[in-house]
Amino acid sequence: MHADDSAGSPRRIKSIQTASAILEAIQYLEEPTFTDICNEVDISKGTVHTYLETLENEGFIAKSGTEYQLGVRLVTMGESVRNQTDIYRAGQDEVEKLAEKTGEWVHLTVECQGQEVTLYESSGDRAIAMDYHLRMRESPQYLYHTAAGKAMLACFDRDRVREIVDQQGFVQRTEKTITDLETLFDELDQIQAQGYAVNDEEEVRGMRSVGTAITGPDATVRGAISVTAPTSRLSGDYFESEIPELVMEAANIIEVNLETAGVQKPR
Amino acid sequence: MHADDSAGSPRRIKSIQTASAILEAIQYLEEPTFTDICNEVDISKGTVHTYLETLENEGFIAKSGTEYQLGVRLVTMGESVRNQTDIYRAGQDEVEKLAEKTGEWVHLTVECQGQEVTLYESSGDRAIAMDYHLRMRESPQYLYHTAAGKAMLACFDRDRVREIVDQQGFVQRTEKTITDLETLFDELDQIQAQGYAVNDEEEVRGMRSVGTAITGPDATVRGAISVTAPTSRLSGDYFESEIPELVMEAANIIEVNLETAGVQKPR
DNA sequence: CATATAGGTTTGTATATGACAAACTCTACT
DNA sequence: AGTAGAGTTTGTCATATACAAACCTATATG
Repeated sequence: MHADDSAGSPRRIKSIQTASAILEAIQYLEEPTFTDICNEVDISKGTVHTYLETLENEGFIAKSGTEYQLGVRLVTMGESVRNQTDIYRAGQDEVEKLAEKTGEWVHLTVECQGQEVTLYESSGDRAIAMDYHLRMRESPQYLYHTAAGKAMLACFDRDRVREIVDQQGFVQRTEKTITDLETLFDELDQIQAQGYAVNDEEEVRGMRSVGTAITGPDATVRGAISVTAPTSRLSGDYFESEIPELVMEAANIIEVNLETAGVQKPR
Repeated sequence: MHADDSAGSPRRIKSIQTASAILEAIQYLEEPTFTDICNEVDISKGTVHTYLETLENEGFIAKSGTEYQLGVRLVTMGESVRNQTDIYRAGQDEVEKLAEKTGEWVHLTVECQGQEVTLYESSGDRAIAMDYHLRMRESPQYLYHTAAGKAMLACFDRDRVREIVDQQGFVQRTEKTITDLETLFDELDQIQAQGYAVNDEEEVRGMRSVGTAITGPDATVRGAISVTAPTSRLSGDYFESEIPELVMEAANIIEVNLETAGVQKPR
């Protein structure tokens, strides 16, 4: 064994990778049966069985009748992550204020493995597309699909951006989705220049958003915040300057919160 | 290997159990360093290292500087679990209504591995002890510590209750905490008779709650719902009859929601 | 009613994999 | 400069894992 993949080859626990794949399959398939999972993951039946038993035993998955689903233990763990994440604590209030002020959806997101994960969200009283936003909480998004994601990408090293995109490929959602690296790079430059990103029906037709990155000291990206609304309401000067102002202000406040929180708890 | 534990010994993937222990250690220790984790889990340094690398790679944990914490992927997974759990969808509205009606904390919980996990909660305008409730979301509770938990225990087979308690032992939180099986069994009988459970400062001094189980067809326990408030507000007739009525009514409605949801989506 | 079929579980076994120990690197402190 | 502490890498051997194939057990099918 120890089949060197060219370089020094970092060791990994294969069983964890397998378990991870199985969990992902269960999450993706939504209440799959044993055979569904087998078909998805290309591992022998017997082995899958042992994995499922173990995962169930540990509380990572639950079997109800003949169907599997992710286990309740993950709820607790997820909650724990949120509460331990600085940006969640530092940003929660601002997200709510911004949602109230605008009446629309406001998202606080972070980057994770080249994708965007929603840490917190709040819907104003005019917010639409509840179902879409529900789904969004469950599954990571491509960074180049959203305003907040692009705002984060704009802060990254361009090599890193290339790496992420190479790995994921461009998935087209609407006719306005960015589908090549050049366009993306041009837009990232522009985002950097103006300080915020917009998403003009690039992910969902009829929906626009405005987002900006939340950065820490030495320009590290901590996350992003965005406002999302239907094109009918998000247009003209409101879209081009008022909302961007509000979003950048909120990001700024969160950044300050982060800084001061760091100071108060020096360890 | 194949160290038969007496009977036919179901096979398990040891690496998953190890990984699970490491994740638990990280969650428990809150931002531990590499050595902290090693001390907690009694596995050789080298091995722990490999596990951490793998877990990080898969997004289950994240390293910030020298400290580890649970990874953002768990947030998504947790969210996914919630949305796929019937009782969450069926109960969300009722929890909010009850919180508004009473002005206090309302919890929707389920049993998981002999402990209680909060799936959803809502705080009325008079709700207190925010911090305590925040923690509660992160860590499973002992069933015999809470009203909702006892309500669920009361529905279980007494052998199962014994098994759970044997495994966990009695942890005393206040002078009123139940600390022996006999008292517990007596109370469970009473709960079964009256249809709801109360928690009278058994977990936190000055705090009472009233909870009841949410059951499915053939008397399976699906979860529980409870109202929590300071003793000063939760007393007398309000505590002994009004609130129990409201809680049982909410549980009843959720049960109906569950039934009808099941019918609509027969699969 | 017998038989087939699909969904799921168990078991024997070879071999890849994980766990250990010890060597090693790197940083921080004296 | 020297040492201690924290984290990483590597060689090695026992063993945990993954496969295949046998085995159940319900539900359809002739």
